[in-house]
Amino acid sequence: MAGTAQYEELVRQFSAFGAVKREMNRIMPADCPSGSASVLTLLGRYGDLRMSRVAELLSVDLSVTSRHVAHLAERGWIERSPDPADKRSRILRLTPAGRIRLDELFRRTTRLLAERLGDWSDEEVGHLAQLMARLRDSFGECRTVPRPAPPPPEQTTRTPAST
Amino acid sequence: MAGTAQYEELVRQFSAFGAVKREMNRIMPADCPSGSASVLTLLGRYGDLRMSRVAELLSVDLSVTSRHVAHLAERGWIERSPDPADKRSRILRLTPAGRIRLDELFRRTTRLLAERLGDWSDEEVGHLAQLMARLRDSFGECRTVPRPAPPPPEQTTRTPAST
DNA sequence: TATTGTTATACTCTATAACTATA
DNA sequence: TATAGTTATAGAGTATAACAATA
Repeated sequence: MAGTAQYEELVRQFSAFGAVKREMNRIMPADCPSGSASVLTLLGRYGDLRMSRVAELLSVDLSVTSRHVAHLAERGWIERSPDPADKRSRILRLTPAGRIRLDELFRRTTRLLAERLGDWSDEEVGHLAQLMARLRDSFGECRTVPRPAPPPPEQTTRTPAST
Repeated sequence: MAGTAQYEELVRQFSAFGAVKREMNRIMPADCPSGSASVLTLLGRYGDLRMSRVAELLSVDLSVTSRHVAHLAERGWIERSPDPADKRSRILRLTPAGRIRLDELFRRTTRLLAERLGDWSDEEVGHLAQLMARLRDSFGECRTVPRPAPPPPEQTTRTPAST
């Protein structure tokens, strides 16, 4: 249990993080802003997903997901197929063009991080990622959905649709 | 120097951080959204500041700062006095009402963090704050200076003046 | 001519609410 | 009645560009 002075410092760092995020956004191509990119990333990692699952993983409203997904589908980067098990649902899947796009985005972000974090040790990067993951868990528990349902850390390139 | 797999994981965590930020924003009072609050926080920490200095510390454009500052000044939380040394500048200062407001905001954020991070150790909180501070430094170094794209070294003729 | 700050405009992300179609 | 998804609307944050005043 930490003291208020530490919390204050943490809040300051949270606020300062905005600058990092903006710089990440700036390197995104105009036709694939960060919101859409995050959906693409999720599909690349977890395989086929339903809209509602994407919204849950991103911790955003379903309406937000819907917009980003429509954006991606218009450009042919993802495909929305009806779910045979539930006709209300739609299954999202990366297309080959989407995977190419995703790889390209990945190269951009990796290059930027390599530039900026060139003097960070492997351990430091891992530690930051780990603490931020825990932070998200600590915040997510009460907000997202009753079940965080941690996805298996498998190879995820071709995970078959759950269900 | 970390590998691309670690960078990929870090990018994912950066994206997930949005959920934390949104929850922090949600607890802000309607008349003092996060953008304005960050200006207030800066003044509480550093004392009197010039507009341009605030913009620099927040890593946002001066026009953005101008809007947030106007918002705060309208509500009597800060005061803009002319800088006697440079009549173009304005010095920002927290008013007593502004300090009260700031304390109240501080209580809100502290309470939220105490709820969410109740099971974090003092050391973990400190470590996260430290790593995020370093992250900001790593990103900030190349950005604070407002010319990412160096203009042509020549300046004898003014090409863009066409109309 | 360069810098400080203001304002107008536009774009992205987000949530809420109303709506359709399924369950 | 409840859930999955779409769409319209509104609010916040930000950047760019044009502008005013001063250095």
